[in-house]
Amino acid sequence: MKQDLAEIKGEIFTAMGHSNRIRILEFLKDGEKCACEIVPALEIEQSNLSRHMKILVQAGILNSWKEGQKVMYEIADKKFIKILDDISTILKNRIQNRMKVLEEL
Amino acid sequence: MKQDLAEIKGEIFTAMGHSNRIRILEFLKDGEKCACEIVPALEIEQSNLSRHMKILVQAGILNSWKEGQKVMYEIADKKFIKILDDISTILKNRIQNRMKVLEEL
DNA sequence: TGTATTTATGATTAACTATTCATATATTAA
DNA sequence: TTAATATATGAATAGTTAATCATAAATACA
Repeated sequence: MKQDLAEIKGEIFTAMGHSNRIRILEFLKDGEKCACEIVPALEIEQSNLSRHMKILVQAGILNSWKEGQKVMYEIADKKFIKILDDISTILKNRIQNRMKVLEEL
Repeated sequence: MKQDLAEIKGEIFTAMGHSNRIRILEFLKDGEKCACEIVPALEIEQSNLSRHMKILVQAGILNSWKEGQKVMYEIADKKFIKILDDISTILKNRIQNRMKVLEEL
């Protein structure tokens, strides 16, 4: 199981590489939530959510702990939020640049 | 083909979710390169590299253009480099935090 | 023109991923 | 103890991804 840095980085991006996992991370931006809050909010089937959460925890993107019968989740590092915001900016710029091209016609 | 933002973001992270594609992006950090430079530098089989490059271009992470018989590639937005650097920082911090825990024993 | 160089792609195969349903496990509350 | 709530997981299935080999296509070069 010898892993170089590129492999670990790849695993982090793979874990972020799903629309529902993006939605989950954005839902967790402003603080910890339990799975039971995420299921109805994002309309993801319970067993499916459980597996998505496992992927995010295993990649070290989320911390999780138990509170009674609930399992709580939070984003493990604020830099993940920054990365999500940067991706939003990249997409915004893409759209703006396409608009500029259209205006020049 | 109705796509919301989370889906597009997911596609970008999926495109970055492979160790060889991370290596390719890091190799392109300091400027444009042709495929024929990447193949020997990263020791990726030519047809395999061609497919990895296609994935990165289709996700909008790389720009590509032809120069004679060569195909050139460059990172489409400096923010992708920033994201890669942020991931490196996250991993560095992870290791440091683990060290701290050990020191406290 | 024929040859070398560079890149892309069809076909195949193996491995991995996501989803669902049913059910198990753990915790709390009655 | 029984029921309700919250979460995890085995099994099945469909779909996707990565890698490889052989070969095609495009360009440059002698």
